[in-house]
Formats: sequence, C-alpha cells, structure tokens
Amino acid sequence: MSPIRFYKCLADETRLRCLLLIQSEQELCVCELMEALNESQPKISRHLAQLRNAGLLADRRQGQWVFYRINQTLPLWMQQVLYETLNNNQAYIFEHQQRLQQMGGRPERAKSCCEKWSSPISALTKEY
Amino acid sequence: MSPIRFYKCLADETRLRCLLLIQSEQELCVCELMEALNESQPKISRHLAQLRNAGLLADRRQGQWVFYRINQTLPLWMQQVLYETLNNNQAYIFEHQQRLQQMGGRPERAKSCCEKWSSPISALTKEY
DNA sequence: AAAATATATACGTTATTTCATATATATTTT
DNA sequence: AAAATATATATGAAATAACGTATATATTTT
Repeated sequence: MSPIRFYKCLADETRLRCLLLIQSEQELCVCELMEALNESQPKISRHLAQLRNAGLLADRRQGQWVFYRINQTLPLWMQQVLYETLNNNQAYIFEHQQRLQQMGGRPERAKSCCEKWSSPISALTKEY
Repeated sequence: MSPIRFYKCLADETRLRCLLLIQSEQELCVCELMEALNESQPKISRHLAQLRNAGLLADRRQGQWVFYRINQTLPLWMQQVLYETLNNNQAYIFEHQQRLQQMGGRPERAKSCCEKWSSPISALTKEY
C-alpha cells in the first residue's frame, strides 16, 4: 500500500478513532463502535469498509456480528506508526473507551479454542 | 497539534514528497522543490505554507530564498513517524532526489558560523 | 529606481470526500 | 417463514480540499 493511501486512512476523525479503539481493545464489532463513538451505523460501517479495503483492518464474522481487528500482515512500519499514535494520544479515545466499558449487552467473543472461524470475508475484495 | 491535523498534512502527494525530501536533505528552498517535484511555484508554495502553519515545517529567509526544514519542536512521536516513513519509502522520493542532484544553480547555504539568521518568518502566524 | 529573481497570496473552478437517508443482505430467534 | 438484529451499500447533497491563473510582496542586481 502507498504511504499516501495509508495516511488518507488516518486523516479522518471517525477512522482514526476506530483504528485506535480497535488497536487498544484487540477487536470490536460495528455496534460497539457505534456506541463508543456515538455515530450512526452506516457511517461507522462505511469507514470500516474503507479501512478494510485499504488493508488496515481484517474482519471476521461471528454470528450476526462482524468483528474488526488490525490486519497483522500490515507492513511493520505502518503498525509502528499506529502504535506510536495510540501511545501518544490516549486522551483522543479516552471518552470512547469509557463509553465502551459502560455499554450493556456487548456481544461475547467466541474463544479460539472451541470455535471454527471462517476466513476473512474480505479476502477477495482487498484493493492494495 | 491534533493527530488528525498531522495526518491530513501527510495525506497529500505533494506535501508528503516535500516533507520527506526536506527531511532527507536537511533543508530545501521553494525553487529546489519545484525542480525536484516538477511542479508549479504556487503549488509548492501553498503546500509549504500549509505545512508551516500546521507546525511541521520551520522556515528561514536567506536573501531571496526561503529555506524550509522540519520543525525541531514538533512532538517527538510525530518526528518518529516522519522518520519511519522516510526510512520505509525511499523509492517514493528517489526520482526527486536524483533531479535535485542534477539541478544547476542551486542557492548556496550560508554557513551558520558567519551568518546572522533572522528568526523564523512564521513565528507569529502559526495556528496549532 | 527599474529590472530580475524568488516567494506568497487571492480568487474562482474543479475534484474529492463525507454525509444522511433509504434500502439491501445476512444471521438468529420466534 | 416471519420478525428481529446486525451489517453493508447505493445515491444524491453538502462540505472540503486542491488547483490554475493572475497578481502581490520581498530581495537583489543593474
């Protein structure tokens, strides 16, 4: 992926907050991000799709939910940039982390020991 | 500066190339960047002003020329991001570095030992 | 002080991005 | 299989960003 495409992904409030939140929580589904950021479903979904298509996020479906996480095959330097950004901008997502804690009815993650995970939905649709 | 403002600065081809070139060459003036990137004067100048106003670049005037360099008071993590980006995207600016080498009539830098440097022009106009 | 060189800015246009709303799809529950 | 829940996408409008052109400012040279 080009550095420009990478940085365009980070240059939007909603996308950056989603990325940093996901990074700090390992993985999150759309409805959790809606609650944490207090934003509409299509808005969150659209931005996540953008991040997935660019290769920054990977997704997995579990039942009705689609969980997003940082794509671990992302070039190392990009992962380091994300890491630096999170570590130096805690305040930027603090409020959203709090809202996550207080959220009721969060979906349970399947344990990796007893759940067959399907391959990422987006495997064929990535456009690097 | 907010991480968003920072990343918006990096999310444009012209600005990112200018930043990385300046970082690799210590400092460059407008006409050198025009030549290296083969872009118009107003285009280069406008993007540099944007980077200066955001606090990413500092400038100094020397005679007719205005030299731009990375602002050393930039938060450390942002400097590290720039460093990572340069180190992992050499190819992105290679062609421009070459054009710089071949450029004739480049302005001579005043040595710091024998030149009184004026304070940065932009000291009063930064909008963090 | 006029000409030449280097840089900055103003302005209207075009291109890009983001958004709200509506609707479609997928999965689970009843 | 209908209803409910979660997510995805299409579409047109609104906001934002980038651009070319013209012009202004600053400095040096003549």
